[in-house]
Amino acid sequence: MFIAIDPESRIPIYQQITDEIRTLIARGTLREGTPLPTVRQLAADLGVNLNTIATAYRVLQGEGLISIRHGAGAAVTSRRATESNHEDLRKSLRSTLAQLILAGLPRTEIISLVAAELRELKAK
Amino acid sequence: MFIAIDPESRIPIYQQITDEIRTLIARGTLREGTPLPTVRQLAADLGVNLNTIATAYRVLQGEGLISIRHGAGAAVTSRRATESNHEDLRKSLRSTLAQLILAGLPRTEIISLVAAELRELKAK
Amino acid sequence: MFIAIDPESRIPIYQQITDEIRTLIARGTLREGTPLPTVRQLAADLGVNLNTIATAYRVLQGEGLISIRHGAGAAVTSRRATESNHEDLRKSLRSTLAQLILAGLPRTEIISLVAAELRELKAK
Amino acid sequence: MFIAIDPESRIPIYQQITDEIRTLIARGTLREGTPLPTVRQLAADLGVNLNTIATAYRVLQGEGLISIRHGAGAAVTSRRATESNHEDLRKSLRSTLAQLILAGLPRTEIISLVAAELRELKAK
DNA sequence: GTGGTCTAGACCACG
DNA sequence: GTGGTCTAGACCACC
Repeated sequence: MFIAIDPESRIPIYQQITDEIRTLIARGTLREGTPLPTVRQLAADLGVNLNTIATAYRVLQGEGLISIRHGAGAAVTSRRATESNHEDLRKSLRSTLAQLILAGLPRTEIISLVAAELRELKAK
Repeated sequence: MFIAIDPESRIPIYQQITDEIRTLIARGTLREGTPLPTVRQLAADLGVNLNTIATAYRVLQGEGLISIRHGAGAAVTSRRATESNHEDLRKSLRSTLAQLILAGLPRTEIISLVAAELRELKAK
Repeated sequence: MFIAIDPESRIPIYQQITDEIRTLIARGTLREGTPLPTVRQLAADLGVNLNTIATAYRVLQGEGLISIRHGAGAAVTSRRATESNHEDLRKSLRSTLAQLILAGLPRTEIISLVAAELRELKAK
Repeated sequence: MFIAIDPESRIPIYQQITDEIRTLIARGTLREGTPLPTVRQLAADLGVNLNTIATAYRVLQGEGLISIRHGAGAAVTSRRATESNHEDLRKSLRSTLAQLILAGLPRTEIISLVAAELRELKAK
């Protein structure tokens, strides 16, 4: 599991973890059935609190991306997230793009950026 | 000012407001020099507390997008946000794109979505 | 009157004005008896509200630095301010020096800075 | 934490607190990694509202001097403030020195004062 | 009139 | 238990 977190970031640690794992699943790096590290293991690896990992796993479970079997660890179940709020995702996309524009990036560069990221992801 | 907020959202209200205003500036709807509604006015319009708006304005001021003058209201100053962490923005973009993929959207549709949003924004 | 103000500054305009005039008096540029511009005149020159200038003059009058004669303008009365809170001044000095240190300026450079400013001022 | 505030002062309480903490950091009394009191703790100690402390901490965080981690308290991160406006600092210094001169302090005494304060600060 | 600060108290999010 | 956000309401500072 190649996960990097930044404890200093304003983004909650548990969310950094869900973001990373979600991306790994979307990229196909983590396939259906792949077992995830145990909560204890990952907590030790990342040097964070057990509850933090537990929260992250619970979120991913809620999205239907992983299944947690009591006493038997967690594993990737599917690449289909539950109907994440499309509207929320669009808002998030819109806000990020606006910030990139305000940061001075020309439109062409933003499109390249999006294309590059999409190349890493395995579309259905 | 056409701002819509969702009090039920998990995103803080003040942040929803900064997101909306940032987008309006990036779109050119709010131009340099355009005065913003007074804190009290916007608070009344949106049905939220005055301090919530004040917080939102202070954030935007910190980003250099608006200027607040005591006793004289606030106005848009620039279309350039401060050096927002490009790395953070990229992470945000990556995460959103991954979620769109996992939501089942085909790559072409995502690209259309991005293009549509970019069309609304006035690149520098 | 060579006064420059910055309407964008976080420091209140009236205080920028008192700071400037106080410095001009301490430097001897404005001597005892020198008439100050009328409130109207200075307000027009600086492009600010009449009340702002009036407030600034009132503060300086409170410190005993200028005298305001109704209908006859204001003039410098003395170079001795009333017992400004020495403790407050020391706190202000301490805070500013701390910020200069945190800004990375070496001690020697700060001393040069202080010496340079003092050279401009006419000690009693 | 030896912080003294004056509720009667015209300087906002949260700013008195940032000034004090900034000075403690510049003096080396608070070193990198040193944990700050919790928001609640300091609020109780100083007899002010919790939000007032939170505001002060947020300002210091914005300057890069401390790091706040949700659910895990705050700690000193660095002795370098962000590029504080050198020009603003110089103006502040100039104004304070002018007031000291007008208060009647001879130049030599002011220099001693500055030297004394600098001696307390640990230059980089 | 404007924004700035502060309080008291509540509830939520995070680790 | 930590910090984050929000409210309602007050008072002050500024223009």
